[in-house]
Amino acid sequence: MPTPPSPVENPRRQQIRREAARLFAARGFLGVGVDEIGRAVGISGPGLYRHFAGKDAMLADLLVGISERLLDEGRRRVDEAADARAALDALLQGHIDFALDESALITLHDRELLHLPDEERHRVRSLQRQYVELWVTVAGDSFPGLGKDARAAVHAVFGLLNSTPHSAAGQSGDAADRTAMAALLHRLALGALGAAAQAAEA
Amino acid sequence: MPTPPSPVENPRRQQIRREAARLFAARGFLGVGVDEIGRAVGISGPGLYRHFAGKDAMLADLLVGISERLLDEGRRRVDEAADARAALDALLQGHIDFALDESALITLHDRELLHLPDEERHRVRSLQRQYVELWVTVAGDSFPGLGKDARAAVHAVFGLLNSTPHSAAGQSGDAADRTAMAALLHRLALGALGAAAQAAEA
DNA sequence: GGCGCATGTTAACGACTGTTAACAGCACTG
DNA sequence: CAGTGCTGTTAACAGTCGTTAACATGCGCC
Repeated sequence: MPTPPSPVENPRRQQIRREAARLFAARGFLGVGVDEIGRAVGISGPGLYRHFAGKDAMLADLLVGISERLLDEGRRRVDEAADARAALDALLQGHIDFALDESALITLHDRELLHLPDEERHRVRSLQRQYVELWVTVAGDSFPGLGKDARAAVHAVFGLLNSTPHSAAGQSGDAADRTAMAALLHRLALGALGAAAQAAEA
Repeated sequence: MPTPPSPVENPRRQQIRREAARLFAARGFLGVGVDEIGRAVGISGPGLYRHFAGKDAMLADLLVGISERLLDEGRRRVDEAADARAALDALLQGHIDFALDESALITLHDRELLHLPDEERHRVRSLQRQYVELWVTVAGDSFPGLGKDARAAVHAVFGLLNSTPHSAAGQSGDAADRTAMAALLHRLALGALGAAAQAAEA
């Protein structure tokens, strides 16, 4: 059974991750063949099975990695924040950076979840749920007026922040564009939460 | 060549549309076989080819239909509005109703576009572009402070409004929940646009 | 009644896909 | 030098999928 080795952090594995993410985002998980992924990393087809147990395992690796990274980074930022409002700003900045820098992963994150095997899908869903709860708590503390709408509002804000792949303004490579976009997303998100909280108070 | 008949509006065609939309949203275009769609409408497999030229044609019919419906309805609402702000409210209400009532179609609308044949994909993209332009104009007139950020802000608002399938709060069937969600989305969107416009003015 | 047409059915095809088997080169170690 | 493990290759398999062909049924219309 010479299936999945993972000695340290194999650079070939990371290369496969990157190309697979790009291809999955462009044509969908089921729309990409293993031969194509192999060709993208310079080996051909079944050679990938020396690095991943299967095509499913590549997607699982990507999605679990994203979810863990978002949650870990989010918790770290909240822990380091002085108050709720600072925590919210830090969460926003972290998520926006991720959305702008890794738009392919953001796309996969909620598009290909249904193609995961049961176990990994539940794991990713659990991580996503914890990430949402983190946000709901912080958003609720920052905007007490949100009340019971906090969860739905947070979901909506995720939709807002994750819209950047559709905007196609993150790929320009222009650093000024990127920071302007980040600032705009930050304002949009805060404005949305603030308005929802304010209206609920009335 | 007994391929695509369309006498008037065949009820069977509409039934196929509905089930295909549901299945595509649940498992993805490539993840659903024609036999499965056939089974969902009570006929089996290749019988679908009496109503659609192929599987691609079903997806194309759905996506073109959505895009046309959004654009036509949006234009109608803008034309009937008294001023820019009323037009924006009407656009919001229309899009929110659509997102809440047809969450499967909203999901497909930006998820499966890449699986369309070239011609239909360009057609859908063109319709989407016109819909975005309609919003950009109305949003820019309602919030002059948006300036050059109007397009990106509109994309972000679409992401916000289209997040309802992830919220899973539209499926409850509870009419009170639905109107509450609609009102919340409306406030979130206006708050986002208002905050972006206000910050840009400073 | 017979003809045509719309709407199904089943059988079969050709292409493609994920995965495995069998084998080979190469680096490193005793 | 022999041996071992890692990484890659090509060939082949088994299954699935969209599509077509050939055939059946039933309704409406001269």
